[in-house]
Amino acid sequence: MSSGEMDGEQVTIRHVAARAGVALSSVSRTLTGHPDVSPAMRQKVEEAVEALGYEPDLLAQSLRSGTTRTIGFIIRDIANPLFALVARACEQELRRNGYSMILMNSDGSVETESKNLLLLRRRRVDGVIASLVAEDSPYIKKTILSLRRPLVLLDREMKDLNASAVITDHYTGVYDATAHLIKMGHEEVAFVTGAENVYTTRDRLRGFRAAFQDAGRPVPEKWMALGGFDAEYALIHTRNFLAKTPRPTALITGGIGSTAGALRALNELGLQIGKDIAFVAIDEWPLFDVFTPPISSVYRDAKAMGGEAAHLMLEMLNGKEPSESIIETKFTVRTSTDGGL
Amino acid sequence: MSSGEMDGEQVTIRHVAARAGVALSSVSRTLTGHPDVSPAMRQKVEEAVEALGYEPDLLAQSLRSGTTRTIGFIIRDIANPLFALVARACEQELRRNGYSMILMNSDGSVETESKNLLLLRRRRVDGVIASLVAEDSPYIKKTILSLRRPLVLLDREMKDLNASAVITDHYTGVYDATAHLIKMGHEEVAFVTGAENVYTTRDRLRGFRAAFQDAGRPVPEKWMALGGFDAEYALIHTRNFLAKTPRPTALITGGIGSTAGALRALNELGLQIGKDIAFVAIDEWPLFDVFTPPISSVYRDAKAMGGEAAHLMLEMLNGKEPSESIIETKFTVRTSTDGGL
DNA sequence: TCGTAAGATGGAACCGATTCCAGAATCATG
DNA sequence: CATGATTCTGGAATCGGTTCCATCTTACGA
Repeated sequence: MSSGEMDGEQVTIRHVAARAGVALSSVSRTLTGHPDVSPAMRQKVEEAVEALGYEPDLLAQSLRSGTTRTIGFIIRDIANPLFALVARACEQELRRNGYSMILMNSDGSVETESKNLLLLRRRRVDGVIASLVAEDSPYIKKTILSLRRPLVLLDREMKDLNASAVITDHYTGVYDATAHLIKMGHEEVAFVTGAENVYTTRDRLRGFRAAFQDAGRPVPEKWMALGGFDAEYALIHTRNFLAKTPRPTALITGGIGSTAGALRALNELGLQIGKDIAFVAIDEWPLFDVFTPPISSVYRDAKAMGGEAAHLMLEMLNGKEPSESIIETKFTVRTSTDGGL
Repeated sequence: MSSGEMDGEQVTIRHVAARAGVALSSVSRTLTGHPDVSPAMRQKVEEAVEALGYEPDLLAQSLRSGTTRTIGFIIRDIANPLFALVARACEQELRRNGYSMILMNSDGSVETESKNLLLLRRRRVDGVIASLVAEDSPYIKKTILSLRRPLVLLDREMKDLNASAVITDHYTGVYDATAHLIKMGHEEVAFVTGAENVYTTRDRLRGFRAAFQDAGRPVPEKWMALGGFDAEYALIHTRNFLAKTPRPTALITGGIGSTAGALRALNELGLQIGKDIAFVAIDEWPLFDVFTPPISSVYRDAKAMGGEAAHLMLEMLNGKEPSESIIETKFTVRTSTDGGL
């Protein structure tokens, strides 16, 4: 048998020891690969293990060893396609290295996020990978400091935390996208995205502003809505901007949720992208390539982000110092950036 | 302090007992709400807990109590938007009830799935929620039987497993969609989706065939591609079907991945849905509502699926018998089903 | 041949909690 | 005041492993 149970009772190391007629410490040594084990002992133990279908209890091992081979993963929302890709790549890489992933959604709430962090600590996870809701919450900062475990941040800048980070170079992609719009003749470019209390927004904004400044044009500050990554926020503010006269001739949305909301608003108003208004999305939805018209976008490799996050975590677990990993972005012109003027 | 640690050392129940000047068993009783605790004792213990910032170790509690308050969640691919919605709703509901979720992707492989199941058993999860790759693998069946823990299946029919299940009524939605196409005059309707070794496909196929039979028309068996849920498979077979002469005048894709692949094939071939070919997607991608043209679809509530899965799991954990929960589907006509004739 | 080191093995402590059991303290009752 | 019942508390066993330490063999060199 190989079920790990007999008569509904779990097979423990004691059963194995009894069956093999040896001490339970010898069984443990044999299975953990201790050097002081004779061939005869090894054989007896392996036979008993095989016969009983024994497999060590990870819980008991964790308690003793102090390591759970479990990583906590906290994001705003797993249903966000970008995060889902990150989570998948990350889980695969962790699994390949013998770790499991506990997934928690923060639902965009600092309070939930904080509760989740504390729960992960009580569960004694070996490390935490997180895309935090905000960088400026002192409460979160305190909670994180009390974690005392390796931490990898996704697209967040926080000092004095001793954390690794996967950082996206949003600047380049957004700069290129904005420069393209300016070159096409747009001056009134709207920008709808999340708040400035996360690195993501700040870096994008930097690229946006720099493109205008380098072109010697005024930055259209009045067309900025930097309040939230959720679709609802983008829906309301896009609708609002486009109701004005004159209205923006181009629109950039930052993040998956913002893009969804903005597209709904445009749809509602009957405005066609690539014709009535030029449109750039930062971060791609799946199927962007088959949208009509195809949507110009600032792309980043979510799979690489997940893989890098896992990689940085594994390095820290091996005692290395925290470090950073940069993810590139690339602006791709499709036809949604035509028209609008 | 409230960090749960002092001097880098974890605060244990022993520290609390020492500080309060009582036995550690008394501390435990106080914290677990045992009735035999005097007010004086309660006060002393609570003071010490507060002062030391003690929080019980879930690992140790689990070992002793035999329950981890952890649920394993296995799906093919978390980056599938439908599964992501299911996972989110499920995690939220489990969390609300004090459970955490370990996420594992099976990557569509029976072998990975099986390894994951065994790993979850070793981790002593209290239950497993899974969308299995196949129903007909005897190996998986054996593995599942050896789990001996509550199991909730997503859209799968497996007997003798003592499992609960969230079952989608695909039949109704697909029947309505097919009937609509037939009414519009289509006879050569192609159907691209996954294999028949999962309930999902079988139930959809039943609806598809019944609609033709009820209309007194022959079922277009030659336009069926039932080989896989992945986009690659759908891309190849859609391309293949549409290269023939005469070609199908309408297309139904079953599942998120199939829809993505088919849309890419149509795009490649320069065929416009709603004009050159009538198109129905089973399961919705996000943003389907703002696609041009809007895509007719068979919808099901993924959030409800996740919530129900968690609900059924919680019921089983409370000792209830396994049961089933049915999720409805609804065909919505949009404009992608126009044209094609 | 003896002393010593190396190789194996068993016993016991330990990880951090819960819970059973026995005994002490308190109280009511005859 | 003695007795029995009740309430509370501490000690020890337990969950299932790992690892330290002591002991016993065996082998080897002087």
